[in-house]
Amino acid sequence: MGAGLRERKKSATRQALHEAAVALSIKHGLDKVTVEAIADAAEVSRRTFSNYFASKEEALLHGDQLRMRLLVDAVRDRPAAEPPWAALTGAALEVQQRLGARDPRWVTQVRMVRRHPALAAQQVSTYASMEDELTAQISSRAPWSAQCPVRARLMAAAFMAAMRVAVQDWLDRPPGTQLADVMREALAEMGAAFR
Amino acid sequence: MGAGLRERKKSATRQALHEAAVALSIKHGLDKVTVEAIADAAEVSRRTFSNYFASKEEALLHGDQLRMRLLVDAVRDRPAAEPPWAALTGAALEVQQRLGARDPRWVTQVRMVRRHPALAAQQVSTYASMEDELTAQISSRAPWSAQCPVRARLMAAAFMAAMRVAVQDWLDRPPGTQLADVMREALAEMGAAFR
DNA sequence: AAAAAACTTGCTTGATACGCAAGTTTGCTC
DNA sequence: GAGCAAACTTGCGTATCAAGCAAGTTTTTT
Repeated sequence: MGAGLRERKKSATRQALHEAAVALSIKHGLDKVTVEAIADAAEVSRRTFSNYFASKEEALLHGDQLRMRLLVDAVRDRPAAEPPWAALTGAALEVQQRLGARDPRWVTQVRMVRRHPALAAQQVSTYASMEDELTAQISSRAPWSAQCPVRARLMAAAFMAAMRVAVQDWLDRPPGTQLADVMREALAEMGAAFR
Repeated sequence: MGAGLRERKKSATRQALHEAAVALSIKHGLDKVTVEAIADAAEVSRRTFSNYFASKEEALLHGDQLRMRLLVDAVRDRPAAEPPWAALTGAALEVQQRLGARDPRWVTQVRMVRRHPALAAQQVSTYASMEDELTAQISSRAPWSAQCPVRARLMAAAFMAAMRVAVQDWLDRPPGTQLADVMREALAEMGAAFR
């Protein structure tokens, strides 16, 4: 690991807080969990929690944050010749396949987001900052981005919206339905605007 | 004003709190304003504020909430024969034209949303509940909504995203640019997916 | 090994939401 | 128009939370 001990300890602490938040929320329900309880479970002080996350919602959705970062990186690694929407779709499916089925707690988290408006709000905040990065990625691929800069942002917003709808819809599908299939479908429909 | 005195007083109080929140936020900046100050300015107790709004952010964005309600109603009042996306676009432009240029404080509010993540999060919460109503409206217009229920939700999400991007983009345009024009443009691009 | 930088922690302050139980206003009926 | 019930306002108390500050500790750097 290139990073020093300090950096490793920091991400360990952050991860521990995140996992404590997830575990406690699953066990007792989000609103029965206090920041103090999370800090205790992660073996740090209440104050240290605040050094890492601004709220328990943020701690809970740290996983989503990482997931989104992976997605942005995946888009970056797509072949440069690929048109923007295809790159977005490809990256999304790739990331989904890589760690989609491997984390059973993620589904629980997603369900929680639907029941708690505070979580949804938090989620959108993190998504919003990703939107800027995605917009930049799209611009660098699209020949038309010089003439119409708003188009790239529009595409990023549409992509995020389609992803969100796909995940939410998937929760109501019969068990066994592949999220990747629902995503592919939603992205294809939305993508009609950008081809 | 068919409602009784009680109802009228309630919306007067709500409006007074909202306007106090806007005025104080413009004057001192959002984070220098406390709920107590807002309540004082509106001549009600600190506790009463909490009976109306869950936070100062919610009070501040009450105008947006009303605006969105108008939009949903405008969609409802569109000719039944009009296809969904055309109804959405028409309603948006209609509402924009009706009260767009008339409220100078609204622009200040929108700029504030961009600077304060807490406001953005709040805004998304209110938008999310509108998305459900818009989805219902769309479904009732679309012949295909029976086969593909997710498509209506996708359209609603795309519509909201396009509106949001249009407003944000408009803020960076040279002064004098008509918001309606930017909106029309964004909605047209996005709409390509749904025709 | 010593100096510097970064991190943790307890303490404190300022704010906030919300339950509860009065007191007050409004709506409705006779 | 008198009175009752429901709805609303208010003050109080409790629990929760973010953030500044300063002292102590760990890691990095020189």
